[in-house]
Amino acid sequence: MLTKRQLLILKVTVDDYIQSAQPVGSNQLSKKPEIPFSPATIRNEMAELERIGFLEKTHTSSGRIPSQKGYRYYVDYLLTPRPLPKEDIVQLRSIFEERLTETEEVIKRSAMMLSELTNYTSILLGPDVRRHIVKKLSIVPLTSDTAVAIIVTDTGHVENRIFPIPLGLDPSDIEKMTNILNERLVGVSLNNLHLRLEQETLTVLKQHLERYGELFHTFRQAVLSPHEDENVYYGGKLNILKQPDFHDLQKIRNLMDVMEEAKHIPMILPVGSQGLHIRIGSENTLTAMEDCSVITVSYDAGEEQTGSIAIIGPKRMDYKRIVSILDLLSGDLSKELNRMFKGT
Amino acid sequence: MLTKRQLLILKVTVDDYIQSAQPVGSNQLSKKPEIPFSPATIRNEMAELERIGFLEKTHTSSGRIPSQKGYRYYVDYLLTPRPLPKEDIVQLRSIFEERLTETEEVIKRSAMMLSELTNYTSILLGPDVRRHIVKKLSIVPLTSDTAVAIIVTDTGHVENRIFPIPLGLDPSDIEKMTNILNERLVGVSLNNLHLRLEQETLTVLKQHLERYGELFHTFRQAVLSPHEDENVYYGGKLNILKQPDFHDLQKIRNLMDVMEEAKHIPMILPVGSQGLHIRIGSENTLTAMEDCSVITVSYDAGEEQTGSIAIIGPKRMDYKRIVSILDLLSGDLSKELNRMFKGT
DNA sequence: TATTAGCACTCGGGTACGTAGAGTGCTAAC
DNA sequence: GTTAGCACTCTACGTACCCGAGTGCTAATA
Repeated sequence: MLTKRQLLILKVTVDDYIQSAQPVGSNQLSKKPEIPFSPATIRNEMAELERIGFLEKTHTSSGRIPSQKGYRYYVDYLLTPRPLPKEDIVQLRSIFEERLTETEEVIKRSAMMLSELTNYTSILLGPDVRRHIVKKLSIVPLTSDTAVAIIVTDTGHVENRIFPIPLGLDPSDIEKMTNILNERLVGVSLNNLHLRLEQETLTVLKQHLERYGELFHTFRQAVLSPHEDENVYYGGKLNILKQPDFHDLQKIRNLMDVMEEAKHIPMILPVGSQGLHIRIGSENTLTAMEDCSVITVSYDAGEEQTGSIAIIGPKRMDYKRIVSILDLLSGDLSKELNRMFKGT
Repeated sequence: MLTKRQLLILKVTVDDYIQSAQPVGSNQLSKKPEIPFSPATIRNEMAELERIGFLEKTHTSSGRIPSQKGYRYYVDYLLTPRPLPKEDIVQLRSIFEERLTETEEVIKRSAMMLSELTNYTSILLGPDVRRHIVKKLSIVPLTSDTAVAIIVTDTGHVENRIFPIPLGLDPSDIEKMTNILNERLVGVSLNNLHLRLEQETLTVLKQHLERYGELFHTFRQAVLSPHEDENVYYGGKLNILKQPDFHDLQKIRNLMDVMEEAKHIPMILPVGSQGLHIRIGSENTLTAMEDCSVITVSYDAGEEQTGSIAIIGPKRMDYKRIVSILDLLSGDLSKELNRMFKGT
């Protein structure tokens, strides 16, 4: 479809615009060593590229900027993933040199490192807690009428919730209940906890505990209400403010709002999908993000769990670099997390 | 020092500027019903107030705005705390109607409510975790070489940390250690934990456990490294963007940066001090906040613990309203938290 | 004597205008 | 097929101008 020359001009135009944030003119382009054509030729080709819909003008006599379609073509066909500079690799891998013991810590550090390395905003989603498996349950009485329920999972994740207990309850009852719960629920995933709780566990409890009713009810409620957004980690939330593309305060507000709001996270980070994805401008579902591009990638968090990473930047994002960084990190992160769970 | 008329003019000028964000002129003021003087008189008085240093001009022929000193005087002597509108009180108190079981939840909700009610940014600091008292300790082995240490405090707060354990350790040793730790450390505040750990507890462990060394060492390290900023809660981080006073993106960046950075929190929220404090402009220690005012107040979180609340807004902040809101909330919050711990 | 009306002056913000520079499209020459 | 040349367009920027809201000062007034 496109001639070789058109491809070259498109590529160089996008590259230049990504780098400079200024509309690209024919004269400017003709001065580049990789472009051996005269400005006039370039103008002709640019006019054609505009007709096809890959380039746009900001006004009648301005240089060209890539259109959304242009970015899409660039990303799909013209992206030559240049290897990362060594110092970036070293810096990125420094995350794993601290030998952190907790998954959360590693993911948190990764989020920070990503934002630092890219100057964009990063969002990391940890592996789904609900698929973790119960390792131990305990109930610790706090006052005469409250206790805290603690669930430890196989990954070392600890969930805890305070719940009310009936007044005048015998401490031995709590112990009894704890024992029964442990017998019945260890090995069950958090996901299946409520099912199990209501089925067999309940009947067993009935047999052994007189006043199981109230205690069980409140315990169940406490354990099942999830703490949301617990495993979403951000890096460089303020990096948007660095981008010259964003100057409209209202838009910045909307964007930051959307990013922090937990309920929008699934729209930004498609939980199920594997591999690397790039969404450009209005390809994003959220209108607040129509001026952004989002690159997402999944990683393997051990135990058949996956997490995901998103980098959010302007459409004029350094795709080449970000893709390289995400490729590297997703691989390294998978390796590290698997190493951490190796002993399970 | 100041005549009655000067006081009136100063007060009305500040009030008007707080409300309109526009420099206040003599004509404008003379139209207000509470001001029975001619513009010329007002001009004379304003000139005097400027000479004293309470008012400023933005340029030679502009209206006046309050100087830092002017705000200070206003806050110290002219603030007539108008009672809050009923609907605000109702809204504020709705926090406590949900009967939340956890301190953290209540504080988190308060932060959100504050930002909503004030349109400024709120920061709430929970009571100092390190003064909580150990209620129970447990160690749950995860893999052959890692375990998770869990500390439950009297407030129902749960601290947990993963730490490596020596390979080939007997499970009974862990149990033994857990028992000893519980015997020796329950009732000790987190603050004093490291002291106790190193003194008597260590000697007891030595007696009962053969390979106590490695296990104890890593456990100690894990338990003592604090998870920072764990009890800082924000509300309305983005509200700064709503303020017409902030338009310089660079300043906004600096400000947001400073607010999020954990290490600056002590500078914003003076941890020790009691009661309500107002810091205006450069009275703040952080230069990034020289265009802000911060109102802080402490609250009583039960068990002789205190937390603090800060509202961060422009110098042109609605002091009257914020002071009323903080007064009310700090009282209510204290009551609620004390109620929650009543049974201890 | 304290207050006020009147007046000349100042400054920011908006609009109009002119110019320089970078860019375009088109045509004709190479 | 490519390019030089040219007329045209639009932005950015600087200057000029005016309007309105404000000030300070002086002189008149209650």
